[in-house]
Amino acid sequence: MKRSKNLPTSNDVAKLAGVSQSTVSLVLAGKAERRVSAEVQEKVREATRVLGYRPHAAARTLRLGRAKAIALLLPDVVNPYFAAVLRGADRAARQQDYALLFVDTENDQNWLEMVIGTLAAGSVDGFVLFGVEPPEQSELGGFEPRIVVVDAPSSIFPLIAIDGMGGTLEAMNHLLSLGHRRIAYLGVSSSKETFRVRTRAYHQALNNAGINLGPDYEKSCLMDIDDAKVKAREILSLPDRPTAIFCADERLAVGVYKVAKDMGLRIPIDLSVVGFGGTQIAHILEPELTTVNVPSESLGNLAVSSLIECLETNVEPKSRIESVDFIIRGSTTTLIQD
Amino acid sequence: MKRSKNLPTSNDVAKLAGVSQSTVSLVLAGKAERRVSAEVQEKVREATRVLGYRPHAAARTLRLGRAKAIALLLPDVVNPYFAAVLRGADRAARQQDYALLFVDTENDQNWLEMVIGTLAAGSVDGFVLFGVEPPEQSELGGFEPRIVVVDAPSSIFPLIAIDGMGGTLEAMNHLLSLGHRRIAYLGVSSSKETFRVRTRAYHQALNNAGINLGPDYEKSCLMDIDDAKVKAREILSLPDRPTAIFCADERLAVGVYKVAKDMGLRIPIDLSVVGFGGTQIAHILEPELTTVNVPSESLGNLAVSSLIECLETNVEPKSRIESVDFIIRGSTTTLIQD
DNA sequence: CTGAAAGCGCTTACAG
DNA sequence: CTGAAAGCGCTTACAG
Repeated sequence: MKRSKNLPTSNDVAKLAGVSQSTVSLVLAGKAERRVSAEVQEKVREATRVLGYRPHAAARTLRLGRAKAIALLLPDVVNPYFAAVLRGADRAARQQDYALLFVDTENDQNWLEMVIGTLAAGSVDGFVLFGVEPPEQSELGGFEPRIVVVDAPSSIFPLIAIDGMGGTLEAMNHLLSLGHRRIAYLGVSSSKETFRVRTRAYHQALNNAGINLGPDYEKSCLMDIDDAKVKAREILSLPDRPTAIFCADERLAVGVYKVAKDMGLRIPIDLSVVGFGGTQIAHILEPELTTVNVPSESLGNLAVSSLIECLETNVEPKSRIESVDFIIRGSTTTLIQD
Repeated sequence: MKRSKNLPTSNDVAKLAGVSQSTVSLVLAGKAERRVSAEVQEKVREATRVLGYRPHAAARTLRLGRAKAIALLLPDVVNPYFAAVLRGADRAARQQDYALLFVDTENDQNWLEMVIGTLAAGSVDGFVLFGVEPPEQSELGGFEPRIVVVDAPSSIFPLIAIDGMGGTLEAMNHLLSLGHRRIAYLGVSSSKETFRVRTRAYHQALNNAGINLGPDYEKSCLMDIDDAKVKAREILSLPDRPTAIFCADERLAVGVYKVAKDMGLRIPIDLSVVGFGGTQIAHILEPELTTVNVPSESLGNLAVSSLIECLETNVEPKSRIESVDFIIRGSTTTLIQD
């Protein structure tokens, strides 16, 4: 009833090479330089090759107290935005020779704490929480796992923030400079700070321009095309129809495109549309979407790299704020006065 | 220079509860029923709670020879098709209380063998290879990791196949029954069997219908919108323009839509388009795409569940073939004779 | 009903 | 230049 697979151990290698087990360890750890003769080293390497030996990860972790593994927590992999984050994270982890544990929280905060607690005990050395709100210090009970938080508020962990305020303002100023005044807002009904910021920026941009639209011009919906269609139809059916609409996420823009088509509104001539995200969706839509481009893949890479650096050097990374690009494509144009 | 985090151990719990370390283990493993008194059990649980103790994963893995973790290997997470696979896999793993290690091979076969070798040594108990060709037995050197392969050929591992042949034939028959004869094929330039099958099915469907088109009607391209546009333009510029086109992947259909629009061809009136995949892309496109729908999320779930069952019962899952749906949407219509 | 002990496979300080 | 030994934290057969 022991291990079903019969992996070779360093002991097997030692026997085959005719040396002690500690010598095997030394050689394979590269700490043999002026301690083990070249011939013996070669014998050890040869035996290692013959047996296909690899050090047992759990044993090494137990001994070293480090797993060389980290966990990435995301709210929703099916969103292409987060899939790109994952790609960047995976690349960074592999490059530094760390294993990457994947957890999709599916926006469930309860999972989160359990998962962190469980994994922190010997499975991983640290966590990246990307778009996932970290638990309170107190709920972590004493021990402090290494955590890097991206795009979520936290007073206790190092933070990589995304300049959603700046991006949204730039998008709004673009629309304003094209002459638009009735600019609607299609937001995400989520309490997450990242979405609230976009809403605030929208208000601020209108205020700065001295524009006062009623609440009818602002709707929020689930992150889902069908719900976006419902809300978009309400907005576009307003008596004083908006001439432009800012979507807090590119998936919502899809709903807007569909409703516009359905209502016979041409984008961008009758309606300018701006999105937020930086996913493939912006390229798939026709005309291609003017959007706030968040470098999600680089952010995934950066977050993992920071975490690993923190793990290796033991110095906490400093918080930073990452800027976003605003990219003008075919979905926005000058207001045509009628 | 020991462990930086000070996780409590079962020894700490034992001391606090005033019992031996083995008693703590017994209680927490649920094997204490008629071995430890109820009072002692409660004391142990209380101490566990107070300290926030969790068994150390690496220690347990070392002792038990099982990591309660599996690895999922995918060729490309950024493809929404595989993102859905990942969601299904993640759910299955979490439900069974397994950790999920994520590896994006990015279609690099060299990574593959290294990664499997490394992870098999104590990091994970098994692998799901989804759309990734498994290494040869010989290259695994002696030891046999538990592997479930999805949608890739393998003579030695249990297989979950996808009925790409059936799906493609159904799509082709749909087009044929709508009266189309000049049906072009936009394929993926990859040597993967999953794509070759689609090409074969295309040929077979034409043969069965007694149609003989020249090689000009068949192009392959990279999995990328820009290259798809180039090839789509060549196809749609043919003197006898095809009236329908089968795309071996939904991303390629995006390129076809763009070129069609550019050339003033209306979908589906001037050109019927069929895709393959079952991703969000089919819904984003306008008109929505008629497509071969592969249940990627369920397949991810199924693959992980099979693997875990195999791990727990030690009986190898039997290979199976999963059928796909064909879904008719707005991108195909009856051939308009001109 | 409870505890002492072995051992999973590794790394590393220590002895020779 | 090489080996014997301790110990990471756990589970489980064994002794009492």
